[in-house]
Amino acid sequence: MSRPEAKPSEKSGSYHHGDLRRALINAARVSLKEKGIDKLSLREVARNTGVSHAAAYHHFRDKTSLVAAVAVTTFSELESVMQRAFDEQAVDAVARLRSLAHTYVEFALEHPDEFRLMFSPQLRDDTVLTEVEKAGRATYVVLIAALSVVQEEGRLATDNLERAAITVWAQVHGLASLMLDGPLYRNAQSEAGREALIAASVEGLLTGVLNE
Amino acid sequence: MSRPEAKPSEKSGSYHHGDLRRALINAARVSLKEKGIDKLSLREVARNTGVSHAAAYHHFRDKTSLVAAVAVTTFSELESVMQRAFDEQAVDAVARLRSLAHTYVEFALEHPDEFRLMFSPQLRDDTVLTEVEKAGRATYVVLIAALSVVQEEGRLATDNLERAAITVWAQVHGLASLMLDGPLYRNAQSEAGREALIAASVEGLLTGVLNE
DNA sequence: TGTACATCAGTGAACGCGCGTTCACTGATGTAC
DNA sequence: TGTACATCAGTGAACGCGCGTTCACTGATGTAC
Repeated sequence: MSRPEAKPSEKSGSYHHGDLRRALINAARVSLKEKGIDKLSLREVARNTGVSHAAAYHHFRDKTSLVAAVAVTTFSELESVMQRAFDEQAVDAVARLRSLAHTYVEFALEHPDEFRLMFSPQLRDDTVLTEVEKAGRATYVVLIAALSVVQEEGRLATDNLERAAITVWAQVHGLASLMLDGPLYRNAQSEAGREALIAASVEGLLTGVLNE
Repeated sequence: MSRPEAKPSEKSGSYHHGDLRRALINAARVSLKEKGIDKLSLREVARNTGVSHAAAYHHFRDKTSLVAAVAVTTFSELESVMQRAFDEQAVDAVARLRSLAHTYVEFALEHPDEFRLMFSPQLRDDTVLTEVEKAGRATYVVLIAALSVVQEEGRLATDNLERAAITVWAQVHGLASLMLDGPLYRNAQSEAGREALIAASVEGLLTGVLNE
């Protein structure tokens, strides 16, 4: 019944929680992993945090607002994972871009329901749209940065950076979606299958479909 | 209260419905348009068909099975729309491929919640996975056909048809997703914005990100 | 052609469920003097 | 340092809701003879 997860940050044993907001977001992410996005409920999240569900309303206007906070958190994590992939891969700009693309898809496969949540239609609601967009844009910036290095090295096929960025994002996002919830689902069940799909898709993206 | 939608196909005024299965699928699609995928309920679908909700269980094992039937129907519609786009556009193989890509994205934008449903995680359930996969594969075949014509004309950048197909599908699917539920949402609010995004993405796809 | 009967496709009531949200409340905390 | 008090962050009960699913049933339909 009582979970030990109510970690009272500074003052131990305190009545007040310390950082319930963050704790709820974390519990929501755990719940996503365990039950999936369809089963995500504010009540269960509160339950797993060891707190009454009414308490959540001191930190979030409503359920959508909690979901938005989870999305923002996850976007920011994706951003830093991508930034790290970009920084660590130092061979050349193209290798860095490739690494970024792989990282995006792998992130989605490792956190399927968090990924689904980040792109859930309910986040297009006016009350949260702005903050979620901001988080998405920060992730986009990493991609743009990687592409402009490619451009500086004169390897970009177009001078339209925006266009290249859209193409890359659509490609990795589409591949991840098709592997998680689409016709590539079965092919993505084995590690080898996943690798092959990602490699094929990324090479196809970089090379293009047509010749000359 | 009582809707006139219970159309008794052959025998008018008959007690039995005639084709309740099809009527339920259609009602589900209307409901998707009106309320969105989050609000889709078997009870409401039955209500809008003018039938008790228990009646639906004579045609579908459970709600997932109804959802799967909707997905299959919509896949088949997408397939025929794509086939038509391919047939009508006769300039050359590349123009046909381009037309196919545009059609996919436009279909998604015109039927957002049906599109979301076709790729809903709940369809990965064992009881329906096989039939949904089959429907998806039929759509895939149209794409493969278009690509092999491009290949015959010697315009394909790779001899790996599979790879090209995955790249194309991932691209159009990803773009549609980002426009419906992702960071391209705002850019996709105007007709001009939509056109620009689709054109950019498709050109980027055909050309590739890197030069030479 | 008429009749008996099995089967089929509906009905309506009920079960049990968990959800999001609100409310009046209370105990803990921090602060002004 | 001690005390009064406002504010804050919890609690627990309640509201109302619609959902998926099951059940015993009944009227309609099609078929064998």
